[in-house]
Amino acid sequence: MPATQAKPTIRVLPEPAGAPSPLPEPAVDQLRLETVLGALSDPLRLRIVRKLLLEREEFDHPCGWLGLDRPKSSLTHHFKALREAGVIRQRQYGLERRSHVRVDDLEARFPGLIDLVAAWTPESDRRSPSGRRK
Amino acid sequence: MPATQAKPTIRVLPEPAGAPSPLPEPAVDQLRLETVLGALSDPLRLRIVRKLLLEREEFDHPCGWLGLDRPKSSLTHHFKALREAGVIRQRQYGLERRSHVRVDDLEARFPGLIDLVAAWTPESDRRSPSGRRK
DNA sequence: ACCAATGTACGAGTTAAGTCGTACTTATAC
DNA sequence: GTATAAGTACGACTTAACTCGTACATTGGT
Repeated sequence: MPATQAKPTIRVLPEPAGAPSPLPEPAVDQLRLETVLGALSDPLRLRIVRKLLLEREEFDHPCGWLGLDRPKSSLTHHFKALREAGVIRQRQYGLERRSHVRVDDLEARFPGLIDLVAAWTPESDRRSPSGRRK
Repeated sequence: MPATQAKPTIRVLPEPAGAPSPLPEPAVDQLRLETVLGALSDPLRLRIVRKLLLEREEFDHPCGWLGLDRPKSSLTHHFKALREAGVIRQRQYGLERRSHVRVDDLEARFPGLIDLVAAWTPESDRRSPSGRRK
């Protein structure tokens, strides 16, 4: 009975004591602006990051929590792109892989960038002419 | 909350009287964050914008002024990408097509973004993926 | 008129990125 | 043990982007 690790009942952002180590990611001083901007130039990823930013409580969120209607393999692709660009950090908790935005790191290297993402509005932010198309 | 206060007739640089009208570009309220970030996710374009930002005097700069060692058709491609994303404005002066960054427009819609570009250091592209030599 | 210079348009080849289905791994529950 | 659920890995397909050569247009000068 390995009591090594407690039941992973949701973890907080400030790195908890027994948390698994994050998946491979670039260090803070390795973050590159062009890479981060490229990772954020996709609408779906922008939506992911924004949701992680705005609706974070104090814990990380599993992949399915976001309620995205894409196949799982697509989500894996985008989460990996975000993590490898240094935008999010991911940890494995049992079956789930939970993510959160690397707010402090991004703010240290690219101050103000996170605010832009948080202020982004998914579709055109114009108050559209009530006619919803499609 | 964004946009739609007044018609933003912002003028960036002191325009010479009789200046040609700009080439087709998105209006201020049509700028999309994902598009702008995508335009800035290329190292060469980042270098172009940064140089236009830092070494601007009071006038626009022609394409060849930047001293980029790429074929002209490649430069046309990138300048067009920047203009269509709303990052730069271009005007035709005789033979030359001069460009400048839409500082006020970008600052109004994405405050702080320009500072990130200006602070970017190009030497961090060690394995420049798109910067192939010939 | 001609020529040189600035830059575009078009096209083709190449590369990267997004799309997703399927098979697989792992952890938990039964 | 089996079953289920979360997510990855891999591959194939599609789409977009980058790269550049060449041909063409325009302007200014001679």
